[in-house]
Amino acid sequence: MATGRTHRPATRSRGIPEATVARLPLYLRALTGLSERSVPTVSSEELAAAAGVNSAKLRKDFSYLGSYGTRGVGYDVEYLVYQISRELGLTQDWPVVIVGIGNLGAALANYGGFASRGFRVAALIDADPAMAGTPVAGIAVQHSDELEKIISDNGVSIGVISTPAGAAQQVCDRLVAAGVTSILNFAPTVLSVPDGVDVRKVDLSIELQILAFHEQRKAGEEAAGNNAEQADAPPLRATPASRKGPDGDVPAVMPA
Amino acid sequence: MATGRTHRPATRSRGIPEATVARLPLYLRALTGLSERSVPTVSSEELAAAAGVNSAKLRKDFSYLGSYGTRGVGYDVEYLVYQISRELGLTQDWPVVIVGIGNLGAALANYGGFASRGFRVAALIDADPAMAGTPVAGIAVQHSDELEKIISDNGVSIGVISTPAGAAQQVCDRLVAAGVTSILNFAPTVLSVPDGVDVRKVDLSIELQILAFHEQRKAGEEAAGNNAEQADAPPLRATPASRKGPDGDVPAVMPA
DNA sequence: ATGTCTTTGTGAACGCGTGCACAAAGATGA
DNA sequence: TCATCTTTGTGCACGCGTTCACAAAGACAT
Repeated sequence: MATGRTHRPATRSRGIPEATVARLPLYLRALTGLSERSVPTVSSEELAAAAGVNSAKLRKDFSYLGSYGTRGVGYDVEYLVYQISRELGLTQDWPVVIVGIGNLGAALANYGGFASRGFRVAALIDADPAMAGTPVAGIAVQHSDELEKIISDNGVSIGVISTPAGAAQQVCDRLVAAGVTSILNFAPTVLSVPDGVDVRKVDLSIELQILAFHEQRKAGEEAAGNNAEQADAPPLRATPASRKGPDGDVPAVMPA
Repeated sequence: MATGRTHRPATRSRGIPEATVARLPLYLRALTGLSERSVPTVSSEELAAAAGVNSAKLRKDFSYLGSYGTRGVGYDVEYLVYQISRELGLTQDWPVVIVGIGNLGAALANYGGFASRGFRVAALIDADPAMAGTPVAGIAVQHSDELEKIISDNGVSIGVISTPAGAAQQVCDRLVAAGVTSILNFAPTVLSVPDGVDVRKVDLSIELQILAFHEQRKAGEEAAGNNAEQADAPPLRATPASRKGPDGDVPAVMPA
C-alpha cells in the first residue's frame, strides 16, 4: 500500500480500529466482485483469500461492525456489501474537487474508480488561466479564483491536491478555509492542517524508495551468502556509481 | 498516506523496523531541502518538525542506523543525507519499467520525483500495438511483446504496474518470471506473488473511502451534538440518496 | 428431536511501534 | 581545568494490531 497515515491521535472512531477501517474497502471490493458473479454467501476463509488477508483478522474486523455472519454458513454477500458501504459512508454522495490539473490531475479525473462508489468529481481546478474552460474527462477546468465559491456552492468536504509541491500548502490552506475537512495529498510535501482536518498522502517517490531498500537488502543478503563476512559491510553488487546529485552529493563528509 | 502495506512476514530487515524504513524517505526529503538552503546542522527537534513527526521517534529511527549525531549540536545535514541515501539504496541506479501507459502511466512517466533520486525509467510498455513508438515523456513506448527482453537487457528489478485491473495479475506474473522482484501496483487488485517478491500498492479508491469514513463520522458526531440520543443511530445528515449501483444495490437484505 | 458438522465470534497471548523521561556525552565559556 | 548547558541516544512502559485456538451457534441430516 502506498499510503501514508497522518496524525491520528488515538481517536478510535466509534470503536472501529483504524487498521480495520483501512481494510474495509478491500473487503468491499472483493465482495463486489462476488456480487457481480451472483455468489449468494461467502465464508470468512474464502473472502479473506480474495482480499489477501488472514481469515481470523477478517472475522475480527467484521466483529467490530456487528454480527453479520451465520455460523456454519458464512456471510450474505449482498447484505455485507450494504453494511460495509454504509459504515464507510458510501451510501451518500461525496462531491470531490481536484486541484492541480497536470498529468496526474488529469489521470485522476479520468480514473473510473472515482465515480464508481459515491464519489463525484464536482470540479477540476487549476491555477493556469490558459487551462480554464478546457475540458478534461468531460469536465471544464475552472480557475483557482473560483475555488472558494465552488467548495461552498457544492458543499464539498473532500479535496484532492495534485499540484506541484510548492503550491500544495497554499492550496491546502484555501481548501480548509473554504470548508474542506478531508484532503488527499499527492504533492510531495508535509501539509500542516488544523485539528479536525484529515490528511492522507500518496507519495510515489516514497514507495519507490521503500522498494529500493528491500531490493538492496535482497542483493546484500545474496552477496553475503557468497562472502563469508557479516552482512554489515556495504553491499558489493554493481557499481556504487557515485551519484552526482544537483546539490553536491559528495562521497561523504565525516561529521566534526 | 495512500499506501498499502502488503505481507511482510515479521522479517525485520537487518534490524531496521519496517515503520522506520517507511519514514526514512520523509527525513531524506526534509534534509534535502535543508541541504539546498545550505543549512549545515539540524537538531532532532527541527528536523522532526520539518518531517511532521515526533522528535523522539526520529531519534529512535536514526539510532537504528547508527550514532550519527553530535550531542549538544545535532546532526550534520550532508552526512545524514548520505547515510540515509546509502541505507535506502539510493546511491545506486535503479532502472524501472512502467507497464500500462494510460493516463496514469503517462503521469508517472512525467513525474519528476521519479528520476530525481536514483530511479531511471528504463522503458514504457503498453499492450496496445498502436501506442508502440509513441513518445511519452521523451521515451518511446514499446509493445508488451518486448517485456521479457527489456527486463533482461536492462537488469530491471523494479516494475510499476498501471494497467487496468484485469491485466494486472498477468503483467505481474510476466514481470516476476522475467526477474523483477519488487512491484509497485496502481491497479485496484490484490496481486499474488511468490515469496521473495515485494509488492506495494497505491490505491486511490481506498484512500478516498477511508476519508469518507472519517468525514461521515465527523458529520455524525456533529449531529449527535444537536440531538440528545446516542451516536449509535445512523447519521441524519443530508439525504441518504439510496445509491442505485450497477449491480442492484437494494436498500438492505436481512440475512436469513 | 437429536446428533453431527461447519463456521463464526472472541478471549487471551504476543509482538511491534510510540512516546516519555532521563542519563550520558560533548560543546562552549569562564 | 571545571562548570554549565544543550541535545542525543535509549530504557521502559503502554497501547494497538495480529494471530491462535476454542467455545458457542446454527444448519442439516437422520
